[in-house]
Amino acid sequence: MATTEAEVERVRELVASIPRGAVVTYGDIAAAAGLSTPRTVGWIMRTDSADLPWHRVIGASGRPAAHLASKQLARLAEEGVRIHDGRVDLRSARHDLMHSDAVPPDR
DNA sequence: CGAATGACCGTTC
DNA sequence: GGAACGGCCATTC
Repeated sequence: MATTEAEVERVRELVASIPRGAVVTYGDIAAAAGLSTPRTVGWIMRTDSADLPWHRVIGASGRPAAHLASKQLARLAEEGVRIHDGRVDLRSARHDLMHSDAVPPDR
C-alpha cells in the first residue's frame, strides 16, 4: 500500500497537535504531512479518526463535511472558534502547521 | 486490472 | 460568494 504507517502517524500528530480553538484544512494537513493529495487525509480521517479531534479538521471552504457540519460547528463554537453564519472563520482560526512542534519529514 | 466511490482542492464562469 | 469541471490519490468491489 502506498500510505505507510508513518504518513498516517504524521497526519495524526498534526491533527492531535491542533490547539483548542483552532482549525486546519485538509490541504494544509496533506501538505504538512508530506502527502500528495488532500484526498488521502480525508481517507485517514474516515478510517482512523476515533482518537483524533476530527472536528478541528475542515475543508478549504471553511466548512466541514455535510454529515459532520452540525456537530463540528457546535463543538468548535464551544472551544471558542469564530463561526461566521455556519462557516468557520479560517482567517483567524486557521492553525499554522508549519509553525507547530510537529515538523514535517524533509524539513 | 478496471470501474466506482469519497471527511478534497484549485481554477474558471 | 457560489456553481460547474477536472484532477489526484487510496480503497473497495
